[in-house]
Amino acid sequence: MKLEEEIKQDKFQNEIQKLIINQLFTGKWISNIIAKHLKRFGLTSQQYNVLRILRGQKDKAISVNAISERMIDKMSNVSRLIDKLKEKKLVQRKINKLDRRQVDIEITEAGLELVKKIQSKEHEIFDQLAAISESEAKQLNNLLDKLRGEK
Amino acid sequence: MKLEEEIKQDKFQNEIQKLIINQLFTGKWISNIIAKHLKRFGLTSQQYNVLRILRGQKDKAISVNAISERMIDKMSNVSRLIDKLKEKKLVQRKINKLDRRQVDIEITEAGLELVKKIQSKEHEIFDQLAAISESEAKQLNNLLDKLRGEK
DNA sequence: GTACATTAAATGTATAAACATAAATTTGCA
DNA sequence: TGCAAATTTATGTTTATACATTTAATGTAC
Repeated sequence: MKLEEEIKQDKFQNEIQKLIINQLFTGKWISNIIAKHLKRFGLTSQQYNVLRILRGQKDKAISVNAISERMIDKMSNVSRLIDKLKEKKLVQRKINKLDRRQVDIEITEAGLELVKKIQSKEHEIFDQLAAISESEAKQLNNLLDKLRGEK
Repeated sequence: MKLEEEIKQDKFQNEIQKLIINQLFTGKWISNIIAKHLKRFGLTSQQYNVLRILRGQKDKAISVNAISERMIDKMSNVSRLIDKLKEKKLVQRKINKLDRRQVDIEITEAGLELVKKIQSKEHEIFDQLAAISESEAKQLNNLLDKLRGEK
């Protein structure tokens, strides 16, 4: 549906103004789709993001701080996020021997399996996105990067 | 900064996958900029969204339900959002005489002034967006609309 | 080596969001 | 008319988020 209909606004001052609203709206739209998908597996988007980062690390453990730098949503307290994942036995903590302030996090077998299971259903998310071609996606990616600028 | 650097991921499976992440990231990026801006005026993004909707109504009062349909983020409880705005004397409630379930909301003079004040500083938000042309913005808007599809 | 600043993670606290449910009123229809 | 279903708003409750502070360990200057 067109943005104007979605929020029942019939016009915008200019395209930049509209873009800001559109971007907020579309971001929320996608995160809702993903949140619903993940809820079936008992995870929030943030928790899943952490699991994927850990899986990307293969066997190497990674500090809490490094996780937060890699997150899409760089929120303040990854500690509590890790708590939740640990309760579900999807990750484990271990104190770094070289720097004992640092706590390294590692994904468990159960964690890896859950990510795999979720990814096998990922097409269900993609199906909810409109048919957009690879080249249009590329164009969008470039424009989004440009929007955020370089600073 | 390029998305890959922002989240320290060196490659994506494909452009669609990257687009989803990029969209989530950029949406969060913009909403953070806006949230910071509004915080100086003691408002959250949602509260400001409501005020703008009410201002768009001119003198006509509008029901709680209708507000929620017009919101960028269609959250569940506009009631409590209105509570907060009422505490700050930016809006007022009045029960609809034709349908007494319905509560009509109206923006106050103070509310209008605050919106005006915030908008006068809006360029500070725009400055944080990279220089993007009107035609690029239009292109982005079209692609975002397309991404969300028609269903 | 001690003192002070810095860093990493965890915790405290206040506010907001998500989600279900309730209360009041209106609607539709037998 | 009477009564169940639907609609509109408000509330209760649990969880998440933002932001400040704390605790512990390390780094650095003297």
